[in-house]
Amino acid sequence: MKKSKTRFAVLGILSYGPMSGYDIKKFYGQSVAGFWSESYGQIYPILKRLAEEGLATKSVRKQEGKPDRHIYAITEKGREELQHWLVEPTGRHIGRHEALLKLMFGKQISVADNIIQIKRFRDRQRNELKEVEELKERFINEEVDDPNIPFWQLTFSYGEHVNRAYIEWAEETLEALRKMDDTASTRKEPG
Amino acid sequence: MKKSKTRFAVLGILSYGPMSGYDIKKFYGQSVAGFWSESYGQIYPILKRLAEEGLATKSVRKQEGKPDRHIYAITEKGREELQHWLVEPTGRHIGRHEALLKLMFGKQISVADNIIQIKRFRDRQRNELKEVEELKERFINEEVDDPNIPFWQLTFSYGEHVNRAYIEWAEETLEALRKMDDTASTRKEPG
DNA sequence: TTTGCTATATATCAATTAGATATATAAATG
DNA sequence: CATTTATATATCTAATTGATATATAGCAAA
Repeated sequence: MKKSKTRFAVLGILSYGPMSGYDIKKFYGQSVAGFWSESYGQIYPILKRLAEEGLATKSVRKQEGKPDRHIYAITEKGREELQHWLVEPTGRHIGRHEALLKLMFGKQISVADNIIQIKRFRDRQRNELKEVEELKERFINEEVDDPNIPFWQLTFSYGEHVNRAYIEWAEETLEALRKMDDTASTRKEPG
Repeated sequence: MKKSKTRFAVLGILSYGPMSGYDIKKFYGQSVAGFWSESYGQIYPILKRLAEEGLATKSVRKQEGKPDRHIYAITEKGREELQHWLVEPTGRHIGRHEALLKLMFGKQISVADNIIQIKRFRDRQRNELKEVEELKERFINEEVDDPNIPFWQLTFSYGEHVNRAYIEWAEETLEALRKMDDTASTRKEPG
């Protein structure tokens, strides 16, 4: 049987404090977007199940004009299950990196088209690096006060290292592609 | 509607030459394991569909004692569809990095346990780096002859860059954790 | 020698994950 | 005044993962 990681991603976020499904989705779409994401399609059913299993408790806060907020809080049992998972060995991670997959078949298109793709990749990672650096600054400047900050800083540092590696690799790859004559590729440029 | 990347991962491999589902699975479990993977559960149905849609042709090679080999070859139409996909802009890639997710909740366990986890991560990436370097060497030494080699080398280089970044980050993270006193974590070590 | 592991091969299935959409309101922006 | 963005919960299809079933052969260890 496959084991859901989302279950623990949700439980983990609840360890920060009581939250709604909407809050959780927002969280995984912002600061940690570089290495994790979640969808509503999983968050809501899992919150329901966590409550059923006694790993979280649910309370409803009414709001005027807006839908009620369904707030979930982690229980002691939930925290224990989370801690158990946290010390378990972690399986190997295989990201599906579409840009790399495409490069593997680079011979099927022109060198110029390959260069366009790698440039897109580099620019995207430059943006992500900038975002991570801004995030890191924001937390250094003590605008946020949370006991989890030391660990978040480690994940920001991860984002910096990895994005820098991506960008360096992309620059080197662009150099290599520029030196590649078009005999390397199937499709020649017109002219 | 979601668009399958496996479809193009399969079509792409077939651009290298005729292959069976088993061959394709083997390929994605070896050289490119660092940034892509595929499962039988998708490969076989997709091969079937590619043949139905005229993007690949199927031929059966009988073997004694072993199951028949179902060999698929890409068609001109298939190659065109592949090329079309290759020049399309690539969506953002969000790897789900379990080790990083766990670190986010590091406050829930002891500093010592966090260190164990990061060491596991570092050691795994050291192994992967070694594997990529060996692979790269093997292709430099001309033991393999294939017109796609220049592009494969670029992906090996990617593996080197990224794994080195992972390892460097892990070393820095271990340093930071060692300096962290246990007030940072919820669970203290006994003793 | 027989048990277990690895490799060759195709195929299917359940559980998990991704991504889009439906519904409904308020606030901000142009 | 219209459009976009944010707040919120909820559901659905399609894609993906990971395990397992089936069957044969070769190899090594117990």
